[in-house]
Amino acid sequence: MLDDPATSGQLPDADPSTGDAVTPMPPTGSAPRRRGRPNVLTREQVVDAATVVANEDGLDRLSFRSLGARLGVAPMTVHRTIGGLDDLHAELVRRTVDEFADRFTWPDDWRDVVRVFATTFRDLLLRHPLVLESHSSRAPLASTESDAVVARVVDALRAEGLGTEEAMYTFFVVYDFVVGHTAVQVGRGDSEAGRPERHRLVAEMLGSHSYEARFTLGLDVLVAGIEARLPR
Amino acid sequence: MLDDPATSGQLPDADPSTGDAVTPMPPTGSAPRRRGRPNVLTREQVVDAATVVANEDGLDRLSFRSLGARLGVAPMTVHRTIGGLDDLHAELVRRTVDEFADRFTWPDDWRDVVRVFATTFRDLLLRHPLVLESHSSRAPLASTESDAVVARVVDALRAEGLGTEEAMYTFFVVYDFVVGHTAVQVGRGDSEAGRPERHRLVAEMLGSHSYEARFTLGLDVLVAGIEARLPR
DNA sequence: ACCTGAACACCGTTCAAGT
DNA sequence: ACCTGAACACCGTTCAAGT
Repeated sequence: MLDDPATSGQLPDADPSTGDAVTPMPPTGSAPRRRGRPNVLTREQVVDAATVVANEDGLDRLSFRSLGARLGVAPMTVHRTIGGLDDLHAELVRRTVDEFADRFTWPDDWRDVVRVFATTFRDLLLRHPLVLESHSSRAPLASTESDAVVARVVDALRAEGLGTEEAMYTFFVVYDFVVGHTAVQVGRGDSEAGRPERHRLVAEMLGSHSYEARFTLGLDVLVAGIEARLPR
Repeated sequence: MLDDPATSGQLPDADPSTGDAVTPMPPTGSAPRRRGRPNVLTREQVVDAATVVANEDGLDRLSFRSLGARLGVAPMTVHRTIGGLDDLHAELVRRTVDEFADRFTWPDDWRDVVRVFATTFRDLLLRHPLVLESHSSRAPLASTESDAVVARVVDALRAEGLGTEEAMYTFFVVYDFVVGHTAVQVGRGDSEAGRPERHRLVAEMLGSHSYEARFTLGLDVLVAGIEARLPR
């Protein structure tokens, strides 16, 4: 992790791989635009650096100014390379989600498919706050890769006799539950901080409370509910 | 709405109600601290103004500088009165949640209790983005008032034979689902913006999609799941 | 005591220069 | 062409001065 290639940009005046584009190369028209000569920065380098900053210093230390410093380049160069803050976030999310989407081994039983999806998705959101924050502004998940995951769960439900539309909405119940559960857990804050006069029952609830148990029971309820609604 | 008393602070040099505290009134020791003489601002005035700004100009226009301008007072006076940004948000959330908590009429059947809670809670979160953002950092909901709402739902579940702990976790499934559902809906963004090559099935899903139907079916699944797990 | 101007340490983004 | 310094329009918060 520490010798990640992305950290090389940290060097004060490192010459960032001018290796592969030597000729000026006039635009060939239809081809994907070749970069010009003094192009010091690629999108990928930016996203690499952003990943490192986000992991090492936290998401709130991530800015064009900090990225510029780390990459040895003017902040505005980073800005122009990636397009803007939203694009940077989108790129970061896409990368993380793609890694997540590649990690599945699907079981046979549809109940296990639902459970594996929910559990893995939960891990993703707990580990990557930015994905949680962007859960939404990019549709179900975000990428072409993750679409396959969604499709796999929906297919498992259709195989049990649900119509496409009902299977899709059923998937979304699980999806929405996981998003909400992790959002609440991540932002837990001062649950028991000496707030005045909480209701007796609620105080008791907050006392004996485990997010693990909460998630597990939630999943049980969802699976039971889905099962109860399957045809026949 | 437009002649809300809180907007009076908008006047350039309005003398903000010096009406009720005339005598210097030395601190009586144990009593809640009486405000000194030149106290130009109360917490309530700040929260009033903040509510107006948030509703009229949007949450992102809400700042100590903008509040100061509206109240005809230095930004730092607002800051010192309320304590800090987190306190301002907490106060705003508490007020909104309390209003919400007062609006319930509870049906008899436990299924309807769950549905009424979920539907009303959803309305609250959709209408008040700040509550959605703070859903978490303040525990289940936030206030003494809202504790009664939580307790009412949990009690309805206990009346069906669930133990306290299971009833509480069951409540949280509904809670988490609503939080997630609204979070996704609010941040929907560019769902169908020409992203490249989405999976066929997912594209189809995004086409015919209604958050209303998604919520309704979600609730159906939850209620069915809870019912399936009731004793006997 | 209470209020507040100025300063500190940040943001994203625009735009007109520099090479 | 590509890169970038300076400026614009903002933030929350600290702190020492003003009354």
